Amino acid sequence: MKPTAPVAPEPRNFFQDVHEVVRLIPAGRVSTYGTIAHYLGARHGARTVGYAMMAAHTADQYVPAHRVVNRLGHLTGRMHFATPTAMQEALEAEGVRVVEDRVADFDKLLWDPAVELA
DNA sequence: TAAATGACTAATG
DNA sequence: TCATTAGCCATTT
Repeated sequence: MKPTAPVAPEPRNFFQDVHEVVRLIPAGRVSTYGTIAHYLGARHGARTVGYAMMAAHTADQYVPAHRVVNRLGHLTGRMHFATPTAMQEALEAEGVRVVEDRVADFDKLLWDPAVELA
């Protein structure tokens, strides 16, 4: 054992920021990886945001990752949930209609932190 | 230390 | 218009 290296199971600042923004997403609304990435100053960091969602499972607080979809409104990350339908059910429970793994009226439900938090 | 992977997006042919 | 390539950031091997 090497007690000299207290491993940190928690993500970096970037992930913390992503988790914080995702928690700000109101119920019944959805956001995208690119939007969050852009809000954090990393336009092309969408992939990192997606990775942060996967790490959201390790976050101290609950992160409504089901409210985050790709730019097309497609539930790309549903397979990472407890069950393949957990993401869709969570969205529908909040009033978001999901049709064929896609968010209905995605453009209207899109929550942009750069605008909502302006 | 370096290379590969990934819940993405934008640009180019 | 569709398909392919490149870029970004962090984690994992």
